[in-house]
Amino acid sequence: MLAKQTTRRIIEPGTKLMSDGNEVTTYSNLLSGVVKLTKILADGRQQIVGLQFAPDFIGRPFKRENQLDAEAATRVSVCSFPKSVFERLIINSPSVEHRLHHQALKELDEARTWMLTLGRKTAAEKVASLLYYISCHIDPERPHLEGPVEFELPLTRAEIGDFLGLTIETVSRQFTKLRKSGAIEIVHNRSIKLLSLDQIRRHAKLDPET
Amino acid sequence: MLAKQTTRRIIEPGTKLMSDGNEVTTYSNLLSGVVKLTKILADGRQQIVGLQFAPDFIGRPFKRENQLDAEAATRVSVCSFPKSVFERLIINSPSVEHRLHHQALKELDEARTWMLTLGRKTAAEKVASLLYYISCHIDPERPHLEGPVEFELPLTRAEIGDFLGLTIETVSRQFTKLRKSGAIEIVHNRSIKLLSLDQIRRHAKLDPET
DNA sequence: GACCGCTGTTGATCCATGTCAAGGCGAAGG
DNA sequence: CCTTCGCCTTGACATGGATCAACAGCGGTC
Repeated sequence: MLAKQTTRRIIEPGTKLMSDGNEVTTYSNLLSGVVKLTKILADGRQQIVGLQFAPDFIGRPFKRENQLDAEAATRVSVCSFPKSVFERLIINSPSVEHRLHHQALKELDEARTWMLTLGRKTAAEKVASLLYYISCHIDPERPHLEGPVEFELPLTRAEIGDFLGLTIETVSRQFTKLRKSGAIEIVHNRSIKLLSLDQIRRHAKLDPET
Repeated sequence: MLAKQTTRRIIEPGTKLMSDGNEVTTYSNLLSGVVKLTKILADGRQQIVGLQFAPDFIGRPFKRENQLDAEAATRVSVCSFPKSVFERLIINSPSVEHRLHHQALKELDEARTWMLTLGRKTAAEKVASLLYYISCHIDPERPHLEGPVEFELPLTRAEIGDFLGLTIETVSRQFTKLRKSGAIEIVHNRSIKLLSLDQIRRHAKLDPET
């Protein structure tokens, strides 16, 4: 549908899809990879306010200007289309709006969960929470089973700090702590193995279900 | 419209409108007052993840269970209706869904702004940010002018702490600090006067516009 | 009008995390 | 092979905010 006006692109890590303060001109669907959404204070302090995984929709509907940056965290493949196409699509099809509404609510739930994490959890709990979150989203295929999970972190230590409101050093120390406690194995910097999901959940102060 | 199946109620501060883990049974529109949305960890640590002001819609569409508590922070007046009415309404009218979608996106923007505040701002900046935010929403009438604004805080010091990820004591100290710096006047505990919006914005590290 | 209980303030001390500094490791490039 | 650079780790020390403790103001209420 509307194939002519959509373009598929591969985007390298670090490339911006949207910039804070710029006019919204295109929307995208994320086909693979991870995109990070960030906010920056005038003095440079930075906060990641969300991660998007395939097959998320990227862009802020109904707004002239973006309020955040979207940047590829890994190599990413997206399908983009101009604002005009988006607007025609959504006017003609309530089911598209319904789908976007659903995603907005899902992201709202997530953002609020992160507010709890940022405001009330310790550094160790924050790192465990992020590891668990990523492990749940990184691989759309994998069912939610117990047992060890291994995956490649889509974020550097600095980005993890910017997500969790911590410094690089604190993040690094919490990784070593989790490793020494036997909850995770650091296969090689970005490549992490969660030895027991249940244990990670306990470290993250998450309920058994979540 | 549908007047028969909606009920108007006055709710006293501290009364719950929704509870985490409970099934969603009713939705409401907030007519006046302030409602706080909170999340709680198993060990009692608490985080306010949003405030709702008139005329916000309250409730999580399309979900069986609530993931947070909604509680009247002030005396509140709401107009409630059962889930079944809500579902009929939204199926028959795309414009209702559109309105809710808009609000969800607005709340998402706000939640992400709070993530930046929680993760990266200092205690003083947090308190100033909250005062500015409340001053902008507490009175739907007041235009966004400069000059002093006086209003009644809808939250106790403890609740402010739960919003900003701080303790009561730190909140209190930041109030005295802001008072001594001449940015605010504490008329009487809950009754605050912002002497200069511009100065508050600077304390909050907000851009001149926001 | 004395006694409570609740909310808020203030001071003294402590500690989790930030800051500063050094060094390790692997990849890229001469 | 050696150098450089980016990313990560570790140690020593500093500090913002938490914790603990005391007390003030201010309705209720008996």
